[in-house]
Amino acid sequence: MYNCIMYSKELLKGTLKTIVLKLLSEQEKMYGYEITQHVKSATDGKIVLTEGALYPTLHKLEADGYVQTEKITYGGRVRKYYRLTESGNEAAEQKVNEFAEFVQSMKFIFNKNLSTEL
Amino acid sequence: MYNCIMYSKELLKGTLKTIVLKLLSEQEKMYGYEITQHVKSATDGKIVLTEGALYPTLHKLEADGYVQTEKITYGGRVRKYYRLTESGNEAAEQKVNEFAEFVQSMKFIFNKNLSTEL
DNA sequence: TTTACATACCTAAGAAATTTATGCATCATT
DNA sequence: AATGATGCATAAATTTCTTAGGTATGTAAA
Repeated sequence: MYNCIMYSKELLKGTLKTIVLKLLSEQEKMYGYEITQHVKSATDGKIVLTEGALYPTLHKLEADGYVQTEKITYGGRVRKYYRLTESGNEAAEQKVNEFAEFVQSMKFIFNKNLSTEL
Repeated sequence: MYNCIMYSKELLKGTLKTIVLKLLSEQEKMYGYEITQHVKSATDGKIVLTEGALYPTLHKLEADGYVQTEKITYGGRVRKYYRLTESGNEAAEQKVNEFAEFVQSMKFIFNKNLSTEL
């Protein structure tokens, strides 16, 4: 994969699982490549997920029972779709809450107006 | 050091330097232990910096020329105060902007599907 | 008085998450 | 036929942090 300019790669650390779970909680099902493209376009290229991070994360979510997979051939290529399980849905909600709380805490540290509305 | 409950330790990854620089940009000078206590109290114990992460980070900031140090004995104990340099001040501003931008990007990721769904 | 806890610094081994670098394959475009 | 986009995957190296120690002083309680 080919990297766009990302201002703060380090900040992304620890948020990948949150991003994936949240997207799956809204999309019903998505495949890996679709996730990378969605994130890239939604952030105007500011956040670019690397495949080396994304795929192992997806596999771990499956191993943990948070997602179920389904392979579908489309246009001659195989897509591996991921769909949240019930526990995956709970995990998604929890992760997003944690992130919101974290941003809130940062705001307290910074004494500044970082909006925490997600 | 003694650890409080932290909901999302992973989220802290990548933000430590940002936190330290921002605090130093507001406080003029601080010492390591003071930083840990400030963060802990400002976040109600939700974010607790570990010394094993903080001190190496402070040393790196010094090596990079972002801070200057000064040892002051107070109450029988030696405190090592850290103070931002000029380039440290610029770095602080940049880091905070990056974080704000990152949070903004997360919001876009989390909302965009709702609006682009149809 | 000695035990415990807070203050104050530090480092090193290991774990965890990610980047970087690959590899494979199909389809569309030039 | 070559390149880029689509689509999956893994492995080594790197970064960043946790865990687990170490040293030392001051203070309050048992």
